[in-house]
Amino acid sequence: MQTRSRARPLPIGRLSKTTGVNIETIRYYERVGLLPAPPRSAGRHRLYDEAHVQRLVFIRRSRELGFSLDDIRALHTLADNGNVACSDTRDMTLRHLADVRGKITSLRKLERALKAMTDACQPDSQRPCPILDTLNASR
Amino acid sequence: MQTRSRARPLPIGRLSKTTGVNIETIRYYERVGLLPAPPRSAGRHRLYDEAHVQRLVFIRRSRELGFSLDDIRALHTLADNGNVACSDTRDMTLRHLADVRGKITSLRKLERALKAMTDACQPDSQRPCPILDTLNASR
DNA sequence: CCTACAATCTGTAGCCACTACAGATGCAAG
DNA sequence: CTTGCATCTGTAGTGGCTACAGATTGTAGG
Repeated sequence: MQTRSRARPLPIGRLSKTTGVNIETIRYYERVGLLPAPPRSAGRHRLYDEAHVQRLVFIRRSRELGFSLDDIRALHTLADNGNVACSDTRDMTLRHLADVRGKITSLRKLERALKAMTDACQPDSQRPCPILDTLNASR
Repeated sequence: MQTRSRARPLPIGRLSKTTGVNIETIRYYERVGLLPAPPRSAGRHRLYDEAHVQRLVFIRRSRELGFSLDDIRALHTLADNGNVACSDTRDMTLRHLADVRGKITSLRKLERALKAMTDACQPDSQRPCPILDTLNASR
């Protein structure tokens, strides 16, 4: 949709700024095969185009949603096959959602336990610290 | 409180079973200075006593509550100073509680976003996959 | 006492998803 | 042409383990 300018390529610093992904992280994604290796300048500097920007934004969004790099690789494969794979995408997301819910549940348990401990703790009393007590109890 | 038996020392496998902590993990804790190095047999096998059991149970409980190894080191220091440090213990726990709550909050955001995506996804429709759409959107 | 076999030993490398250097180049503005 | 920032490669570190390999030790049965 660019009006003029034959979309001249971005060096890594610009890509980093436009996508909000750290330079080191971009190179890391390339190393682990998540972002395709771009062409290089005469002096071996990476030169990215609009497709790389798209890909990297996709990766960043997915990471923000807690998908693993392996998940993202799978999503890329699905995306490249067109929306045929929509139900697979949905399945992946549902699995991930279940995972997130599991984490929430266990963090809530943690929260309750920690709150009970701090509630029981009255630093000025003469009794032994209930927090240390709890930590010593085997269950 | 043992009635008889001069509490003969446990080899690492027994310690592992009684505390529920992996053998490799026990050795790891020793390496990073979390569990004191026990005396050894003539053949360099580790021999643990009741104090080690206590310490390791403390560590396990703390890990179950999500404390980092650094946190646990600090808790040990506090515990060794007696209950004078009760307010410090409480502060640490409160900080950790705040941390846990923060994690819960961001996981809940994640949960909502993922749910919205899967709800929007109707695999049989002809529209492009809304999940892939969301992932491509920069915000 | 000898023989199996289990337990333990040390040291190293791998996991995930980055992050942080060091030291060598490249590039672009003035 | 110089200056100074950007980028390059390669390596090592993070946390909290886990998983080996290959050597040694401990122990129970015969």
